[in-house]
Amino acid sequence: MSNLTLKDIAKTLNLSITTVSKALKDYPDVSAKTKERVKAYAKEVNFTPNAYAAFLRTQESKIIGVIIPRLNHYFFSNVLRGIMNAAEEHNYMVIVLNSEESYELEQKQVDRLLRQNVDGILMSIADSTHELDHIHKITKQNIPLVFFDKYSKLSNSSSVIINDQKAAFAAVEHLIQQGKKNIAHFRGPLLPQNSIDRFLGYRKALEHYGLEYRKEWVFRCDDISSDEGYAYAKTVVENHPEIDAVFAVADMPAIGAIKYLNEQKIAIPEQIAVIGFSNWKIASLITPSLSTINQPGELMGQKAFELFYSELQQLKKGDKVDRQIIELDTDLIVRSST
Amino acid sequence: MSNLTLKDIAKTLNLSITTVSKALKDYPDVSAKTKERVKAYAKEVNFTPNAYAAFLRTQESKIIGVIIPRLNHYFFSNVLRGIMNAAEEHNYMVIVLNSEESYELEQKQVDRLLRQNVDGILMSIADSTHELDHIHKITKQNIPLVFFDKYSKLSNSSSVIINDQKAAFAAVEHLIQQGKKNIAHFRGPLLPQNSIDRFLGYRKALEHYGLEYRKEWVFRCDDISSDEGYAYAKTVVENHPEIDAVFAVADMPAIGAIKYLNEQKIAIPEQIAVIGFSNWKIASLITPSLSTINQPGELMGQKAFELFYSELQQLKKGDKVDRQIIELDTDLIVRSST
DNA sequence: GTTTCTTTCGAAATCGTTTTCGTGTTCTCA
DNA sequence: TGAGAACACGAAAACGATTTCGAAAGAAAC
Repeated sequence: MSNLTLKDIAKTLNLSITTVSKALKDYPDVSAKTKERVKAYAKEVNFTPNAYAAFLRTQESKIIGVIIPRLNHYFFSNVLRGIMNAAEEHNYMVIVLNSEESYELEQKQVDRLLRQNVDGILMSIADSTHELDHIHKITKQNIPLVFFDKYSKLSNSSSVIINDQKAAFAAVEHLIQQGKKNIAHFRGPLLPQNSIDRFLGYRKALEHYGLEYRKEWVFRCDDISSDEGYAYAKTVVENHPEIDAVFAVADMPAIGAIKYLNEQKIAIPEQIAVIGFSNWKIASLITPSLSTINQPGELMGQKAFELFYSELQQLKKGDKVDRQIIELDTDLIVRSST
Repeated sequence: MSNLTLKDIAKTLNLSITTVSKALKDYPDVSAKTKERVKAYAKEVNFTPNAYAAFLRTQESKIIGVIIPRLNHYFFSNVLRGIMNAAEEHNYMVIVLNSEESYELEQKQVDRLLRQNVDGILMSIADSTHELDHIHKITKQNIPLVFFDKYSKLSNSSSVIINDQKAAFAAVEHLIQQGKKNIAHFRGPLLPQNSIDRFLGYRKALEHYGLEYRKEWVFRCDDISSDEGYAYAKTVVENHPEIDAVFAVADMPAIGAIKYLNEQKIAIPEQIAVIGFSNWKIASLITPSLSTINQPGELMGQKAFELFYSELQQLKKGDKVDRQIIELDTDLIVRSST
């Protein structure tokens, strides 16, 4: 009942292992008749070649590794789904690893994937990653590497990203168009590029509309958590009564802020408007529902796999790989919080 | 720069491949001196044995497969995290597949994992699964199988579950103790065991406290979505004004209900109390915060891996495997919605 | 009828590791 | 001193697929 092999098939069909293997892979030096005979029987007994044995010759594992910074994260779950669906179509398996936003763990996970001989690595960089030695280790081994969402400007690897600066600009612009003048920003950590870009988009929008940038209106959410949003909302209300809107780096801090404002019975958006970033499921469910920027997670995952796949094909052909950066569109979702 | 092999090491140390292999695995018939020499050099050049070649001999892939019904699902993400952490400790890789609550896809994913020669399969059954042929295929191949959360009473495989009936009873009991008398139930689909058990817990609580069970107060959420909760809350308010509390099969429908009640400015919990099930992150963030039953997701994942691991050890020793069912404790989380 | 070319198949090497079984060397002890 | 045990090492056969190369047989060409 256990898995059968080429040898078994060869024996029952009175052929050599070679011929069976070739027949299944449509080699030209096998007669049409035997090909059919072999294929029919293989299908009948549901034969599938042993992936590990095949690897030894071909050096292709048909497995890709994915490293994401957080597992229970709505956006990354969607990316993962996009990756997996695309991978399935090309008969690839996916090993998912978690960096927990930690540089050290990210290094370890890269090592594990390389030891596993994955055919490629798709990853989103951890917030605390400040060096790229582990990244170079991947590219030196000539293994396709694709970043998604959080990438590094210092590595010239293929990436699928959004234009965080533009999207942040749109969010803040929307607040301004609603008549808000004193807009706070709950920004993300210092290192990751998207956190920087969203901050820059915020500044640029203020500047563009002639509003003053005040650095005491910027609050840093190192964990991008609802708790931080809650705490900063309290600070805003208690110490900065002039603030009339908040642009948060992500939905979680925004939701934390809304929770506090609700508790204090502060009118949203009349007294303080709130806009988030990412369009998590929860954003549409809270009261008031949260305006935000939609990021196409599943599409991002799909594109990331496709980039990997095309790089792999180029490598196999011996062509020079051309690394691309795909920028996906975002849209502003206006709900009740603004 | 690519991965080096036993042969390379043997050559530089003037030893045979055999001795190197044995030295690294602490065979008794290698002198302490050579062992040290080999190990030192192996560490120096950062040697790791090729997993695929090893598989061919040992038939151990050091990979387990996990099938979950939904990817962007807070609870399952936590289970996954528990599994992955435990797996990492034992040097196992994890391949995650998604059944999307579909029986057909679940079958396909099982096939894929079997073809990949995983050392074990951990899964949570899809809502629509009504036959167990694919499950029997796993056990027939003598591959350890562990269910978590959603299991099948018809399969005697190891499982890590909670006592859904007891937990549901506690939730409804809590509503009754708050003075509620007309309690509706937004139940889950018909097939999955946990949906059935939560329904039974609901009935048992009513019975125990002498409240009448009325089947027109039970509403079925086939997708366990917030939209269904929203729609049924509307039905409740419009057609069943006597209902003063809702016990939902999961947090999502509960949150949908709260959204509708908020919109209608119906006082929660005074007019209608709502309690969910699972303790998703979002439950603590909405207004009013949602009372619910906490499920220990990460612990469940960890226990599931441990069950797999002990089954595997028993199989390797040739012992008879004893299949266990681990029942984890839940707790009632009381928040503002009740 | 001999040569040449196709067509069709199979032997064997290879991937890198594990493990069985020998073999040669040293040591122990009568 | 010689027999047996203990010790250290290596040759070789797996595991299952892929692929190169050669060979047999029939077809085609002269």
